[in-house]
Amino acid sequence: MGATKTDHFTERQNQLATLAKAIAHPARIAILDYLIKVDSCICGDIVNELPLAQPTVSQHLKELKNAGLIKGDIEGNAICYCIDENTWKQFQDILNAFFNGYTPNAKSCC
Amino acid sequence: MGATKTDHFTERQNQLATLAKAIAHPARIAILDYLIKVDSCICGDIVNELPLAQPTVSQHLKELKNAGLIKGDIEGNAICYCIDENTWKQFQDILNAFFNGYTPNAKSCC
DNA sequence: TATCTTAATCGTAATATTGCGATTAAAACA
DNA sequence: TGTTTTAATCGCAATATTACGATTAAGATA
Repeated sequence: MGATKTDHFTERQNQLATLAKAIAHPARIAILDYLIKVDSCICGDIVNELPLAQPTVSQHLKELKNAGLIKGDIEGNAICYCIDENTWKQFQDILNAFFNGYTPNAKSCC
Repeated sequence: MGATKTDHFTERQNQLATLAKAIAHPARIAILDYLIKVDSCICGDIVNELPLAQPTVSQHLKELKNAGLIKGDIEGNAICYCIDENTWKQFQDILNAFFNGYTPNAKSCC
C-alpha cells in the first residue's frame, strides 16, 4: 500500500488532485512566483533564488513541466523557462469551478 | 532528506503549498464533492461512497479537518461533517490571488 | 581540440503518504 | 449490564516524495 487508488475515482477528481499536487510544494510555488516576477523568463538563476541544490530544482522544474504549468526553451546551452499561459488559465478554471461548486447552506448541521 | 525545507520559504508560499496538499488526493476531492452534494452533511456514509476502508477515510477526514476545509459535529454516536464556509472562501481567495498574479506577457521568450 | 558552463539524470538516503487490519472509545439500545 | 453501532487511533507494510552528491550530455568558448 501507499499507492493512491486513482482508478476508483473519476477523471475529474484525479485531474484536480494531480493539479493540486503540482503546486503542493513551497519550492514549486517559489519557482512559479519567480517566473511570474521576472516575466521575460530568465533561465537557470532560479537555482540562485532558491535555497536548494541544482538537481533538486531541476526535479521540481520537471514536475511543473509534466503538469504543464511551465515550458522550457533551449537557448544556447542554457534553458529558458516560463509559465505556460494556456495550462495556467485551464488550471485556474478547474480550481474555480471546484471552489464555486460550494454555496453555503443555512440548513447545514454544523 | 525527504523532508520539505519549509523554513526557507515565505509564509505565504508555505501556506499555499499546504493548502494545495490538502486537496492533492482524489479521495479528499471525492469527500469534498460528496459534502457539497448532500449539503446538509450526512455523516459516516462517506465511507459507503468511497472505495476505501473506514480507517483510511477517517485519516483523510482528519487531514481535511486539519487544513480547516471541513468541520465535524458530534451527533449521538455518529459524527457529522461539513464544509467550513470561512476557510473555504479563504482558500478560494488565496488561490485566486496566486493565479491572478500572472498576466501573460508578449515579450516572454517561450 | 580541451575546457568551461549549464542543466539533466542516476543513485541513494531520509522522510512522508497511503492504505488497512486490529483495536479502542463512546454513545445507543436491548 | 451486555451488545451493537460509529468513528477514532495504533501499528505496520507498501509506495511516493524530497533532497543532494556524483555523473553525464551538450553547447559555448578558449
